[in-house]
Amino acid sequence: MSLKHGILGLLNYGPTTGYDLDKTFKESLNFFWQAQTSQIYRELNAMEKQGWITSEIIIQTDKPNKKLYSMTDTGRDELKRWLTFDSVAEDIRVRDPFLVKLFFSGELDVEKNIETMRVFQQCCEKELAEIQATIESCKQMKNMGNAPVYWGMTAYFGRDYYQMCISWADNMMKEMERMK
Amino acid sequence: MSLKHGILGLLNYGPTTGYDLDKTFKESLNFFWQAQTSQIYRELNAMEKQGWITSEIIIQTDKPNKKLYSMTDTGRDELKRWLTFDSVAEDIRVRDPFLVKLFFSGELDVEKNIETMRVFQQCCEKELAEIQATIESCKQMKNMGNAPVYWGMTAYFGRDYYQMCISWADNMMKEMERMK
DNA sequence: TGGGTCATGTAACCTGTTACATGATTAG
DNA sequence: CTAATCATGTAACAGGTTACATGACCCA
Repeated sequence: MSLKHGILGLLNYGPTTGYDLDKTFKESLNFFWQAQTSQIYRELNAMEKQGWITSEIIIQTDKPNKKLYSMTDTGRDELKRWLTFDSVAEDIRVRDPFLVKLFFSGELDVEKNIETMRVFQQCCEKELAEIQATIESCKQMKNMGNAPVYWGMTAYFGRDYYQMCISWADNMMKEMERMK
Repeated sequence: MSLKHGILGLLNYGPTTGYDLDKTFKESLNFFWQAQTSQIYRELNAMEKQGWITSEIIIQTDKPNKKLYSMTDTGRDELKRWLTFDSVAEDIRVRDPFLVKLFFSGELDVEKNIETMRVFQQCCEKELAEIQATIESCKQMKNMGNAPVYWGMTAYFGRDYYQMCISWADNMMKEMERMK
């Protein structure tokens, strides 16, 4: 149960619409949690039924009407409860289809696998470049209180992760070269 | 669609039962892909309907009867297709509830967050120790052909990943100490 | 006599993915 | 004129999680 809480966390910064929530989500949390637009709308409905949020329809003449969501006190309590509740042990896990494929790659020939590893590495380099930009923008917000510091920490994780992937891929390519 | 393919990959090493598949899965792929027992049985049914596998009932007198699954030619083709098909770009992504929490941890006080980070680090150290053992057992199988080399590569990934997590956590704890 | 292993699952529910639908305004 | 942006979703399906059910054998 993380998407609901991710949404709560964003609503904690102030009321928004599903549309804006979706954009904000994709700009911030997307590096470590992905959600489809349709899923966000579904969760918003469920959360309103649960009483964590309320909505208000804003009538607009120039643009389509919108639904502004706000967090309730129940919602704020739930966010706090989730943040405080210690579940680190269950939370850490790797889930990576690329590694599943690699595990079975003995079926293919080494040349092909080296090539795939190179593509993987290039993807990581691209991701790394994006993350570097995120880190820079977090640094610029240092004066805005504590929150941006924590945003920055998740970005550092991304940087370290992709750097690790790149050097691991290097080593694995060397190992495969020796298998030829 | 990765669990079906994970199962196919394991069945490629020879016919097995759902029960043994479940155990093997949890001993090997579990580091980077998790599956419930019930899910494995469900997928086996679906795969049989799709014609990727066939089953044969083995009658046992001392133990409950079992269902032995074997891969069909269609299944073997599907495994090859999946392995060859290049989807690295879609496959790489981080999905980590711990980072979602961290992102919103500005809501909590620094002391608490340092403590949580330390717990995270300890969990990683435990995982790392397990992975080291896996690496050793992969090294012992070096003479068994190519497959164990690839198993080893996934284990190296695990090692590098948890080492990265541990040093990242160190840096983040230092950063939080400065915030006190 | 109680717990562990062997061996099979079903049912209900929750979450994630993909595709589709509508309709207005605005900028190039 | 066409594409993008604003703003809302629904429907169907796939995949993941949790809880429950059965029953025999073996070992301490």
